[in-house]
Amino acid sequence: MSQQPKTETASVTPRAQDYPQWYLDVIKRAELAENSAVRGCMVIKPHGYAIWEKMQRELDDRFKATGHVNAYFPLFIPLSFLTREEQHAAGFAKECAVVTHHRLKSIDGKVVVDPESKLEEPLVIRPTSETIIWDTYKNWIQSYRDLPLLINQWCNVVRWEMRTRLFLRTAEFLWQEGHTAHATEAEALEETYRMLDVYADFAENVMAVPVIRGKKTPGERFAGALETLCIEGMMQDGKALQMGTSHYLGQNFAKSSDVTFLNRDGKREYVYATSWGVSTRLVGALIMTHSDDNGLVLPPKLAPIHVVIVPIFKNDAEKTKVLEEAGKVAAELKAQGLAVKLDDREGIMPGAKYYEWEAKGVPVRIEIGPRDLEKGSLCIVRRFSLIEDDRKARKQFLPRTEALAGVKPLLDTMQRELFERARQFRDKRSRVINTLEAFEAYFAGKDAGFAWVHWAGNHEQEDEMSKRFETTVRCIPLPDQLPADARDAGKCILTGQPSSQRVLMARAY
RNA sequence: CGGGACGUAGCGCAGUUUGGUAGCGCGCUUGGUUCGGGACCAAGAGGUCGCGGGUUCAAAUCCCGCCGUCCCGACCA
Repeated sequence: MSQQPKTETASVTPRAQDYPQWYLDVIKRAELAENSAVRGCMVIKPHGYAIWEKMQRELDDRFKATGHVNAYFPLFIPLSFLTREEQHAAGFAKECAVVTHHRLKSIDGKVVVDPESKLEEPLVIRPTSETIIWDTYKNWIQSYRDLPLLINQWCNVVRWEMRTRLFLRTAEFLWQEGHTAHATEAEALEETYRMLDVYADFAENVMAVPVIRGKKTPGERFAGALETLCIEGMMQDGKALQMGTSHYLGQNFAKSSDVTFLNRDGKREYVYATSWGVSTRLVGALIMTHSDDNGLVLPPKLAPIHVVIVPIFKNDAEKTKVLEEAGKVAAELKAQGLAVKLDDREGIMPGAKYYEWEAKGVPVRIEIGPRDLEKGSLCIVRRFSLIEDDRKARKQFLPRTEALAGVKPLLDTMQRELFERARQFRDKRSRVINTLEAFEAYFAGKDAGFAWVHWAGNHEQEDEMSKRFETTVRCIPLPDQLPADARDAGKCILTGQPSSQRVLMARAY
């Protein structure tokens, strides 16, 4: 293990300028992931992967509940498949890893790619699977009775990014991608919105990250989509992070892969498509939304370990008694369905264990020592409190029975408070803005965040805003997502043209 | 691919200006004392100084070439 940086008191909000380094420190200290020997790729360590597994389970349950099933499609996409849909191919062209040979050869003791083994057609490592999946669906769909087709796949994809950052942007990442086929446009649109709601529900109720649901502007749409819906969260430096997307693809992919069906009237029609996905980027969102200077903070619903027990003793006699009690407490909590870790490692100071488990984000710690045995009490310490920097406020000694019965309610409370804290932070860092001057001043300041502005600009004008202020239109929010004071009509902040609804502008990851 | 920095023990670094026995902190091993918020003492193990060539009695250090990593730009879940 590497050197542990010694931090003083915890501050809930790290300073924005320290943000990249702070983010990497949290990941390192929590042992979530590290850069690999392969350029741009990430090694997800056991603790980081455990969090991803919990995310997968929660998401998968929701996919199943909405009628979807899982399947698996190939990693390799023939180049000709990828280029069938023109916009799609253009959108991903600059970041494709391509397999061109299938054999190595030893020449003069050196192993090299065998030039004789060139593939007839290059294979692209999937940056996303629309094209290979729609080529497959062609054979699966004949009649309206085959629809809707509701399939999800869990897999890895590769996008050859120039600059990468752990979890947020890596050359290879893990994700799920849903690909559905429908008989009508209305049904496909309904699916697109339904899955956006699934993502929003997951983000808010499991990750405890409040999100804005909205549509992307045409320039920010997924390559090949008619409409891209997204959820946007705010990180602790005020920047926006796109946390999930749901696309309405119309008949674009059905046409390019020739997927048709006979409707009830016996007429041949192209099917209507959707696709939607979230990735390991969500782990990055989790880190950047909740963590503090002591390390990772996890919402209880995603914590691989709910409770860590740290026994405290001075001699063998105390050790025996304390460990016996610790074992009992662990067993009783496990019987409640909680994930419990008894940290009985020897030769490590209890304080060192506290820091280690806090860095890893374990929500609740129970300390058991001789004094607790005497008094029949337990020392319960929560990972965070809404009272900032107050270590005492996080810690309480409770009678044993009361303490054990209180852990689950405490976890529920923490889950709720974590969401509430994030929501209040976001709202505090959001502002309704009406003039370009006010906009400029807001984003020149240290408390910049979300700006609710009227916008009627085109693609070029969006670029202009991006160049001048580093801001982009994150989304055109769904009407019910607008704050109460942002529901007016007005004039575009740049062009002065009339606008019926405000959009969300911010700097973004 | 353009601009900048850096490659020395598992991790973080000093040493390079001015060439002369390979160093420090953390971590690791062993023994002892400790243990309610990051312990201390003692003894140890661990190196092709990124790679290749050159200069020199002598190169981590100077020169040439290559490779790699990180940061800043264009791309992006």
